[in-house]
Amino acid sequence: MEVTRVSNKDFDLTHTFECGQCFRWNRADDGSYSGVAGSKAVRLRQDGDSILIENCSAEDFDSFWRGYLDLDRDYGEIKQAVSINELMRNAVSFGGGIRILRQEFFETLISYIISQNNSIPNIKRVVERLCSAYGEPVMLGDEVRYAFPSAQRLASLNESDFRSLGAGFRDRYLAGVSRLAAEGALDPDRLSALPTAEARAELMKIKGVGNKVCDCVLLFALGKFDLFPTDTWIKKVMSESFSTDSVSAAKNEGERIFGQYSGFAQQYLFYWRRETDKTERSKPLKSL
DNA sequence: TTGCAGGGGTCAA
DNA sequence: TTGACCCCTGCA
Repeated sequence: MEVTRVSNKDFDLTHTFECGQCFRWNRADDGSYSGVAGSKAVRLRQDGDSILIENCSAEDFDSFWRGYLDLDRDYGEIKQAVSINELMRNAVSFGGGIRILRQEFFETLISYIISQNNSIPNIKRVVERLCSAYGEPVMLGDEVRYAFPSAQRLASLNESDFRSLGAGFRDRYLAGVSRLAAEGALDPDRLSALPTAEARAELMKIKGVGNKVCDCVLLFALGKFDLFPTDTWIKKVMSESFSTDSVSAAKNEGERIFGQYSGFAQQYLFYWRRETDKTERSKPLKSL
């Protein structure tokens, strides 16, 4: 199996894959992560400041993984720019190896529609079922994995097909958006070239796409880094530290403060707040 | 074992 | 602005 090595001090597999941006990367017992992106399956291993990419030729790396892993961006500069106070310095120091993956548009749209009012393990389960039922097989060594299905393939399904995968009430949204994408009504290149506000207005017209899902798709698939997707965790951290009192106030304040770096700041904050909350909860209760 | 609340939201009233 | 929503999980 071909292996490519990447050296980058601002890249940590755990930070990048556990910060909540993606749903198709899974950690193995040895700490490596495997997953499928585009039509390729790889396994990644951390080796100090290097990452080993297994099942990846030099050509695959240059044509795909370099872009997917956002390796041409200087995260040192970003981290410095968002470290505006004590809180942000903590968040950046906690998740300093996060990179925002450049994910495929249709996959991101479908995945985030599934994510609404849902938990991460369940989202991953439904997405995985969708891929193994309708995606093309991709080999990772001798293991079979499945690529994310095309819009054309998913457009041929009806609502009950989505429901039987566990998508629940999101079934009609998924069927609708698959048809729109298959008809070519959602061209990622065109949307990506639009100013953020215009691209946002277009995506918001889709049934099943509200503020949060829309911002995540624009950030994670179309590189609109000036957005600050605001969910319950971000609302919490913003109200604790920036005294905002609503989801919309948190989003506006985040975008005002962080500007072109809003999306990065959001990821550092989200990962830091969520992981520290987990740690708090797992602490044994003090006996009285 | 059973019941209930709530989860990285969105829609419709 | 508020409640319902499919499914799964954690907890009492």
